[in-house]
Parts: sequence; structure tokens; C-alpha cells
Amino acid sequence: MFYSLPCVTMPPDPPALPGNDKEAEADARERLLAAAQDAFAEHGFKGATVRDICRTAGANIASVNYYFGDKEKLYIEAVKRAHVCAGRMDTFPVPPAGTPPVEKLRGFIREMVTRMNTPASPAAMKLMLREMADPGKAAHVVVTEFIQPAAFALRAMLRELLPQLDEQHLLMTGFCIIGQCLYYRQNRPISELIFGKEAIDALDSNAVADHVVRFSLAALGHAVPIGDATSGRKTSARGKK
Amino acid sequence: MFYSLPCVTMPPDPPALPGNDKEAEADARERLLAAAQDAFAEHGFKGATVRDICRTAGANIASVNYYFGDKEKLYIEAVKRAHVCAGRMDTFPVPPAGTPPVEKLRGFIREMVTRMNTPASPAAMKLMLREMADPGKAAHVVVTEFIQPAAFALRAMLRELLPQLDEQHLLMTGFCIIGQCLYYRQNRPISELIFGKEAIDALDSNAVADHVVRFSLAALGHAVPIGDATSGRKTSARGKK
DNA sequence: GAGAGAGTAAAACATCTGTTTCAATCGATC
DNA sequence: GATCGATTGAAACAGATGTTTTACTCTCTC
Repeated sequence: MFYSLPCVTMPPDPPALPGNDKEAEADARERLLAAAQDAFAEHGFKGATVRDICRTAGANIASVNYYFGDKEKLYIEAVKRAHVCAGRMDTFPVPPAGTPPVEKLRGFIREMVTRMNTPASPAAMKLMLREMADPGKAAHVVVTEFIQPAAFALRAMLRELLPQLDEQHLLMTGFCIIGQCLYYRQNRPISELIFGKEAIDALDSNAVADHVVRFSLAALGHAVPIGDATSGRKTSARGKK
Repeated sequence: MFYSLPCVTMPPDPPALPGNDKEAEADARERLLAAAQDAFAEHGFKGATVRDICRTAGANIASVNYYFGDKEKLYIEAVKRAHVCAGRMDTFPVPPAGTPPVEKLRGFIREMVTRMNTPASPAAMKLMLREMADPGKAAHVVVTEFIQPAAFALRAMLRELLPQLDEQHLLMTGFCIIGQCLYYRQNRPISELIFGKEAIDALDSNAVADHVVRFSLAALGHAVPIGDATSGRKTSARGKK
């Protein structure tokens, strides 16, 4: 199992904060960022108010101007911080050389689903998803540092796995996989409304990861299809191709 | 091909509007709803302003109070209207009796992807997706009338197709399929940022539908896996089970 | 200890936003 | 034509919100 996280797994300390060797009280700037992250995640950019953020952070109204300039710059910084807290996607563990393509893909999907469903910081993940659903000024950061590396890694794996597939179908295949990974978190509230909160809560994160892996690999012909004998864990099941 | 739409395919006239036999000018209430739909779709509930909506609708500020009471009630009505414009999911065409389960599923997925990617009213779809991503007071309507029927229909098909699967895996399988259907529209802006607008625009809606169908059916063992011989269109390819 | 500079506190500002008020207008009915 | 109800128009209101200003308090340096 090569995908043990080598990077941050807990909400990390403020990354490389100058002069932050204090004991208990965090920097005001850092408190503002943390409060902003929560508030923006919960209410969006428009919905969150700087007054509320400052109150939560125990700082004065003027401090957001002092440290960040204005609300929007604070927002962008909060998103940047969130993408670190949520676990940067470009820090995906690299499988050891010689790992079979199918195994690489399996590890990737598992990692993706796991990170989505049990993020180190739920608020950070929520904020990132919000920015993804409605890209604004901060989307560039999220895409460049968080998503694009993962997307390109996935595409490389698929190309290795399906060398005969044209670009467009390769792209769509990646979307099919990512779509599944994103669904559970992106649409969890709605799923709960449809099927009831209990039914959704009952879904174990590991079981979801396993299922998405099997579904995707089966679609690619590298696992036993869903619904077949329960031992559907073998890698290259059918001797086709 | 049984899934030709029997219901609305164009932005329908205001449904059952009392005394609307006029020629050109629409009811002020209807103009407000239309403008609100666009504004809320574009900027969200907080971001859209009643002043802007009224200006677009050519109505007075007081009219939103007069016709709807307040901004939130206008929002709810706009969402209700949107879910009609976007094509109610409970109006899915029913396949003729005796249709094989696989064909039913194939038709369902195709219909779903098509409706998502080429909606009658893009703004309406955008507003619905917004409400789904961040469920508020209007989510209940969207879920009950738009999504739940489709979700239950899908689950019934899957149960018919995979009778030996337990409830949880049935649920997850449905999520895997819906996740793919939703991805392209829900994350189109981000996809464009990652791979470039041209690459995404180049994806034909029909090709996407075909691909999602094949990916899903292959995962269920009812189509040739992705990457196999290009003739992957047969229904029950492998002679297993 | 004086001075400088970083950080904080409280108030004020200007603008925007949802909502309300109240008079004016229009159209049909008696 | 007068009356009544529905609808519209313009202005005003009250509150919230992002931002700025100004004075104050530390802490560190000289």
C-alpha cells in the first residue's frame, strides 16, 4: 500500500509564518485567515461579513484592511490557505517505479475519494468546492496548485493504460472517474435530502472508495463488473485483449 | 429509440398564467420571475439585488414586494420556475413495457446527460445547480419534483439489473452513474480552466452521452470496456453470469 | 527615558440593499 | 361619469456592510 500520505494530514500550522514561535495565541493575521476560511466556506463570499469574521477572530474591523487590504484579498488568501489545509493535490504520493499502471490508477482513485470524503479540514474542502462551483478571482490558485496536477497525473495514467484511445475519449474517461470521486462530497446535502441523512451517513468512506475503484476499473476492463461474484477484487480479471 | 421528449423542450410559456392571452408584453410578474431567474443564476441569492432584477424586468422596486412579498419568496418562485424550464425530471419518458433493463438504463443515462448538457434554458439549469450545491429554502422543491423521481427511477432500474446487490452497493452504483452525468455541467468552468476552453467545447454532447453510457454499462458488465475494440456498442457483450 | 513603528480600538463614513409608504394612474363596473 | 380595485411610480427609511480615519497602546531601539 503505497499511498500513505507523505504530506500534511492535519490542519497544518500556518505555513512558514515569520516570527510565530509563540506558545498559545496565534497571530492575529492567522486568526483572521482561519475565521475567514470558515465564514466563506459557510456563507460564500457575498454572504460572509467582515464584521462577523473579525468578531470570530477576536480582531478589530480595521484589521482586515490592515493585514489584507480589503475583503476580496482576504478571500483569496483564505482560499489559498484552504487549498493547503485540504491537502494539496500536487502532493499525491508517487508510486514506486515499476508499479503496474492499473495499480497506479487504483491508488490514485482511492486517494482521491478518501481525500474528498475525509478531508483534514472540512471547512477548507468546502471553501475549495465552493470556489470550484463558482470560479472567481481565487479559482486560478485552486486550479493551478490543487486540481491541475491531479488531472494531469490521471490523464497520464489513463494514457499509459489505454494507449490506443484518442485524446477526446481519454479526456472523457478521466471526467467519468473524477465525476464519481467528486459526487459524494459535492452533492452530499442533496443526496441526504433524497435518500435520508441516515442512509448517506451509513456509507463508509472506505466502502465508497472501494466501490468507485471497482466501478472505474471494471469500466476499463480491469476488474470484475459490479454485480458479479462478490470476490470482485482481482486486478486483471478477464483474459481479453 | 424511445426517449424522444414528450414534454417541454423549449422554455415553456409561463405555465397556466391567468389572463395571459396578450400578444407581446408579458405580465410584470412574469417578467420579474424571468429576470430573477437570470440574476439569481448568475450571482446567487445574496449577490443578486432586487434593484437590478427590477431594472432588467422593467418594473418598479415596489413590485417585488407587491407580487412576491420579499426577495426570498421571489427566489423560491424563481427556482420553481427554473425547474420547470430546465425540464422536470419526473417527466422522463417511460420506455414501453417489456424493454430490457439494460436498454432502460441506457435510455435513462442518455436522457440525463443530454438534459444536463443541452438544457432548454441554461440559466434555469444554472440556478438549479446552484441551489443543489448550496441547498436553501428552495431545495425542497428542486429535490422533490426534479431530482427524487429520477433518483428513484434509476434505483429501480439498477435493482432490476443487479438483483443480487445489497442496498448500499446499489446506492453507490447509482451515485457513480449520476456523478458522471453531473460532472460535465457542474464542473465545466473548472474543466475549462484546466484543459482550456477549446478542448472542452470540442466535446460533443452526444459523444459525452455515448461515453458515459458505455463507461457505466461496461462497469456493470453490459458493454465492452473502454479501450477495447472500437465497436463497443453491443449490449450484452460478454457471455458471463 | 524618548522616539519610532507596529499593531489595536472605536467611531465615523459613504454606499448599498431590502423594504415600506403614499400618492398617482389605469381600467373596468355600476 | 363616478367609484373602486388593481397596479405602478418615486421617494424615503432603516439597517447592514465595506472601508477609512484617528487616536491610542504597546514594545523595542537608541
